[in-house]
Amino acid sequence: MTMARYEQIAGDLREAILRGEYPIGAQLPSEAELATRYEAARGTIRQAVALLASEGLVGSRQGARRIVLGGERSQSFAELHSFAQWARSMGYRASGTVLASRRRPCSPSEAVRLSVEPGDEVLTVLRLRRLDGEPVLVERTVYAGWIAPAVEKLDPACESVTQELYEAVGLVFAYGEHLIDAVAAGAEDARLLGVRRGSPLLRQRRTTTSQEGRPVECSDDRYRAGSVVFSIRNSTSANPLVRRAGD
Amino acid sequence: MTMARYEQIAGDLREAILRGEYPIGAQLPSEAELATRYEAARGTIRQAVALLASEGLVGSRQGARRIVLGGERSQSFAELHSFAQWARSMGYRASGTVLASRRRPCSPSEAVRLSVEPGDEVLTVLRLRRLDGEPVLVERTVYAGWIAPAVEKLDPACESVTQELYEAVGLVFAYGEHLIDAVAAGAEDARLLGVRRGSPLLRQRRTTTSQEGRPVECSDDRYRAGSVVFSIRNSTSANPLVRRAGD
DNA sequence: TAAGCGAACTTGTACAAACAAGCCAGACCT
DNA sequence: AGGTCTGGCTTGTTTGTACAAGTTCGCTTA
Repeated sequence: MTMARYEQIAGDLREAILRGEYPIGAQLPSEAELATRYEAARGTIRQAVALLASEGLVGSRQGARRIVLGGERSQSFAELHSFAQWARSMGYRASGTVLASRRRPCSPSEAVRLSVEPGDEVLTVLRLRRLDGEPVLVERTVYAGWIAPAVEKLDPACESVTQELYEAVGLVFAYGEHLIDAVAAGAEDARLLGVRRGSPLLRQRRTTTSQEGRPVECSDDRYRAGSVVFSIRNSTSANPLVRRAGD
Repeated sequence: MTMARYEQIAGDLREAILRGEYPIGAQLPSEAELATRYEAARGTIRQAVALLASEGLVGSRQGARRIVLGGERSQSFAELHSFAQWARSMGYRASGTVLASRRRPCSPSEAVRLSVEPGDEVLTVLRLRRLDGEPVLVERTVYAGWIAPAVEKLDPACESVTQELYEAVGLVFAYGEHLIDAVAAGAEDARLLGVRRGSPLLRQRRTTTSQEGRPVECSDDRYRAGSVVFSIRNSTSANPLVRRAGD
């Protein structure tokens, strides 16, 4: 596993920041100095610090030294996407169960989100996920028809759907869009999560896309309040977070 | 207002995508072709498309043409940060009222978040925000002591705190960290928002920092369910969204 | 003393060149 | 017909150079 030079340098600086060598508010060495230290061109150094900036770890303004903004490890796309991988990296034990799985023609809105023809067959799956045995998340996922056979072959108690799909058919989840809001627990949500009906849930509706840009699944995930928090860093130069009006 | 060449090119391509010239799933022209068309170096083109990629508009893999992922305008940092500016750009009429405002020594946890000494004086403000007259958001903000005088001078019915602070003291919000989850409405929340106690609210806890990296404010914002949704685009190469375990 | 100026430093933008690595389609072979 | 392979295309990485633009800080000057 060989990494690009700028990724190595970024990793080195990230560690130094997390280690406290450059505390929050402190200045990073200048690009020129880093270039000397790492024996790399300035362009390479710029790529490295740009990576850290995109993680929200450092900030910069023209003319002034770069400053350290935060100190906290950022997750990979895989860790965010895969509940199991995330749980494992956090030291939790994740489990899950498929409660229902069936094929049906898709609705017009699903057709748009999955870029398929209205009425095309899709696969809907209802999963309950647990952290250390505690039910935490209800997942209602709609898979595009072309991936349905691979999904149906999975073990119902399969831990990481993401990983199994990669190993089975080489599918890689590469892009995602997420809509986050709060909803009241419905009857089914309440029963599965063991909370009262109407109690608050954190809802994440997501659409995931393969490397080739083909939508694979869209999902309505509901977390029991207090079980997870989403965290986003942004800045004037990198603002991935958008606020939108509700339905 | 002169823009960098790569920003002009990015803007041009963004418009073309939003106009439907490059529909979702289509391929973008190659870097070489764009370089010829815009009479720019390949590096400049790469900066332009990197900008679009960071917005989640296009995706790329080594060896294959870039593909169009999404079509939708992304907001500026200011639009996300300032409730009033966001509302205006969406065509809503925003109003707000300061319900309480007082100075007090900060708690240990606030001291950490604002990078001040424990016990230093801070300013807490309780605001109710409305969209088209409907109460939508309860804001509980803690301002660092050094900015408190400027905040206290503001009109209690002031629409855009962000804009007023910029005009008054030249303060620019530049970096932010956001924690998003769901909570049940407390007694005060319920009364102010006109919902039942215990009903779901979308909570956004944020810390905002100035250009120089100095924390300015941290805030606990609670939206009535259904009024707003947060949206995030991410990918394997740019993942600003992080899932964390709840308290 | 305080305002103003300027020089040195630092990041931002742009161009050019070269090679590496991955993708794709058409040609070729079995 | 179907699989394989290769050559051309496209994006990724790295170096080097030059200038533009903003910040910082010490020095000069009123």
